[in-house]
Amino acid sequence: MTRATIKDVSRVAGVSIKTVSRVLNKERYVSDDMRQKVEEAVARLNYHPSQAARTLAGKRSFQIGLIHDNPSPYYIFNMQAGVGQRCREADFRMIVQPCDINSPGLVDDIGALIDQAQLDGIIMTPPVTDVGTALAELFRRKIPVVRVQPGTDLTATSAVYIDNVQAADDMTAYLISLGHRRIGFVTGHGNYFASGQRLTGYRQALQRAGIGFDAALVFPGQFDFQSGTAAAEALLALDQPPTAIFASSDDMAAGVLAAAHRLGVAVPDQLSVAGFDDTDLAQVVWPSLTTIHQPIRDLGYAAADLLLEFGETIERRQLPHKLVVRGSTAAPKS
Amino acid sequence: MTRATIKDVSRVAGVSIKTVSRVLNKERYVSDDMRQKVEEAVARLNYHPSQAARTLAGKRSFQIGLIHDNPSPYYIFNMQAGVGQRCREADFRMIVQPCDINSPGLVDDIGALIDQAQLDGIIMTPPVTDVGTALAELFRRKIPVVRVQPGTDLTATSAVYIDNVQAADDMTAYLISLGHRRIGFVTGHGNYFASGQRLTGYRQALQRAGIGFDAALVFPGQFDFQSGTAAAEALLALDQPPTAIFASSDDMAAGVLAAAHRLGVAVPDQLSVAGFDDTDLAQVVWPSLTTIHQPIRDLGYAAADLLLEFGETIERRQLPHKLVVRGSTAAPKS
DNA sequence: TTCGAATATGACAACGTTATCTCATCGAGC
DNA sequence: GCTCGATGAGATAACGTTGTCATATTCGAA
Repeated sequence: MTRATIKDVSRVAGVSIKTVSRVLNKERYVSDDMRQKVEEAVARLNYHPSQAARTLAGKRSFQIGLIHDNPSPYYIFNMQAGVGQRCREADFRMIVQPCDINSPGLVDDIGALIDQAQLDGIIMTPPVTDVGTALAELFRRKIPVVRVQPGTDLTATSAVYIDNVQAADDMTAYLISLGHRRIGFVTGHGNYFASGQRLTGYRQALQRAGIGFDAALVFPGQFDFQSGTAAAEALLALDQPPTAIFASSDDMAAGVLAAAHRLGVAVPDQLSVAGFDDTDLAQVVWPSLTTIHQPIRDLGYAAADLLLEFGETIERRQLPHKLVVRGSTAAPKS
Repeated sequence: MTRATIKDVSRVAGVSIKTVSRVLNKERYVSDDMRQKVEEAVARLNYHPSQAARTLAGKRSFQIGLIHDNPSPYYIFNMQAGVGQRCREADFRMIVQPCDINSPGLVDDIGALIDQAQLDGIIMTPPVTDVGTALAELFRRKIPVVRVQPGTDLTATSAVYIDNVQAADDMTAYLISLGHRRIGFVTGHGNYFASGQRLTGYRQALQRAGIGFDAALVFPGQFDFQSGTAAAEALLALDQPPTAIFASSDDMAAGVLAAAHRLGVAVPDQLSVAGFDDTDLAQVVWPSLTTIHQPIRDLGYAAADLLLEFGETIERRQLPHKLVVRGSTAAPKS
């Protein structure tokens, strides 16, 4: 017993091959009578169309690519979950392609992927979003692209994103509202545009509250645990150490926590710590992290949605973030 | 300018289409002369074969599926990285398919995936590995299968795994060697065969050391953070609380840590805590976790390797685990 | 020298769909 | 009653590869 083909279906249903194809592709001009006969035959034979044949014969492949160069399991997992969910709803398949933005073969690899799989569209996550040569290649091929949280050429492609400036502003304002005046800030990796945006939000909230910006309180991080540890060690060693540290990722916030524990600094009594992302990590460290919830899964879903609904038409969608207060922040003890 | 086809390549190289195909597929009986001409043409035209056409015309699709129902981002990320790596080396593509082992449509979904994509093979991770109906469907289709850490029908398919019994034994023996006599154990989720194996290893080490097994020290967990917290609360409330707790996942160990912090129990001075898996988490909590390193990425790589190298031939491969000592364990203070 | 096997290449059908074109039917408007 | 557009259905040609078979050449052994 070999796989059922469209021919088998047409024979069982007693209609032409093309009519079966019409039903499968939900085309117009099919009578209810025919549609029903075909659907019955499809169910009876447990028929599933060959993706390869569809791709070869048609103009679409029902496949989209997700291109990323992101070392965070949590980010990738949720992004895939969101994109995958939307793909399943549309009977599309998601092809995941990790890459290395520093590799000279990056552009060729992306081109090869598109050629081989005949992708109908591409979703990119930072920092791949901002690699000019890769973007140019995609434009050359005129393939629909949706970028997640792009930093450059904002209007060049469809995009989904959150308001990083506002989010960092929210968190900083929250810390200020608790009574903190000296708030340390750990920036993210320079490759990510969001890093700068979060710093901007931090400064914006300080300024609004009439608190002067102190460059000594800003530590350059890389989004990872080590950076957080290093930042905490540096910031807590200052003559006038901060009473709160806002790290622009949860990993870095965890690093701050670890350093504080090691130095015997009580959190949140002696030091408040805030993160950004609301990864699983935030609820698994102690004390659990006050952080900004970034709806990564929803971003993925929205990205796929834009791709499937609008194709080449450029569309933008901003998703809401949320301040999540947990155990790592409190009012400073005077 | 449209995509280059094999026809274009054959024209540029001045050979037949079939010869180009031979070179591309590394078939025998091609002269160096021909091979070189074809390779030059391929490079010049930046030609990439259409996967769809290859699948349709040939017997192989150059695609394998990775089927999982696992909520751990870390596990999935690394498994994908390993499988993906091996696929890239062989110019195969990996299709990732999350699923729900409790869904009645599970078998149909897997069947549909195989039909539509004409997969050349399937890799499954626990707990999907042990769903009898799904396995039966795969056998029916005679598709090569590799299972990661299967629990049932061990010899029915190729498999890669670690020795969970020995690993848990190692950890327990290590804790005993530190001087611990009352060692709590938190089991994993019942759906996973590894859960039982780890408990066996724990008991085995106790017995060898002449320490009686005390059922009160074993707490049933689910592999997640909450379980760990609940376990620690229950175990530490015993009349004779343990001096060490061995949780069979890092997430649960993190839960134990959090509960200990909350209860004011110092780790490792008053309580040693050990995990299992060595996920990123292990180095990000405080104190960092003593745990068993499970080479998830390597397991993925090996699984794909077995699939690509041996196909239907059943082959098994055991990978080494490793005890990693970090800050969460110490000798008990008498 | 001759023959068979191994090597090297090509012609052409086949894979399972969708696209395009053709044809038939049915109502509505003149 | 006739024409025209909308609707419904099918025949047939792609799509870009690989599989199969045919054919030519080369090499080694009898």
